[in-house]
Amino acid sequence: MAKLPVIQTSAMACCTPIAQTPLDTAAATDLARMFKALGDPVRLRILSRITSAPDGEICVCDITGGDIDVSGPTISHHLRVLREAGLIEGERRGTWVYYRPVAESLTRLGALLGT
Amino acid sequence: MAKLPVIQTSAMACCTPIAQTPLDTAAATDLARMFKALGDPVRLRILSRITSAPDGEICVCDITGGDIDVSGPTISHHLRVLREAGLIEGERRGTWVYYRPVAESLTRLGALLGT
DNA sequence: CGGCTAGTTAGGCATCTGTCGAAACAGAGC
DNA sequence: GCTCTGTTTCGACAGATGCCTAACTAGCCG
Repeated sequence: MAKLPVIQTSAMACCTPIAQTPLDTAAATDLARMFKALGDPVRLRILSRITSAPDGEICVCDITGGDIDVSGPTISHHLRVLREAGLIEGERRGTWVYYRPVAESLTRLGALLGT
Repeated sequence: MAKLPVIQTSAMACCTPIAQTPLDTAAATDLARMFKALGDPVRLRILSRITSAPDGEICVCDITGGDIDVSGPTISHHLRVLREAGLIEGERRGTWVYYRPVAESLTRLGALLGT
């Protein structure tokens, strides 16, 4: 698992705030996948652990052993959802797997909502 | 339906970017409901219609008759999800029902993601 | 190689979600 | 009151989602 796959489509409605332009179907589908990935409390907590990590990345073992009380496989499942949504990316280094946020994706979503 | 109900919990994790503080369970649950509401292409398109309306609000009839090809009841269902997530609010005036965005909720989510 | 640890994948199950058509409800106007 | 139009609620269904246990893969060390 040297490079984990990240889904990125071309129809990424990029920088236009939602308040200015109605979304077409392709852009809406694309964005919905990212928002849906954020639409789970466990994933949101996992993501906040990743984004708030001091080194900019975090070991899966630090998530599993933390205060998020779901099983290891479930953590892995949620990491996959976040990864396939393009919100995080992961890399194996030796024994451990490290995840870090994809800043562009997060700020893009933020820009879409904010003013 | 003079005033449609809006779910608002007290544990609304407000203005702290996700990148700075790990979320606790209550805040994550609360935010996840809002993100989940955004996690559907149809809802995202409906919301973009509402937020991009020239008058700041839009009649349901303008959504139903538009290019979003789902049935009336389905539109109404999605409007309810958005409303109960606190992202929009609606009001009946005579025959028609008008919806407008709840700017604070949208900007709060945006601030959570963006820099 | 064999055993150990970290993490992912697979299978199964209960629950949630998106969609529809039909029915019920709310106003406007006759 | 009756009817027409716009909107929501109801009941049902297929498909997706979240969780678990069990099995599997990847790397490390003796």
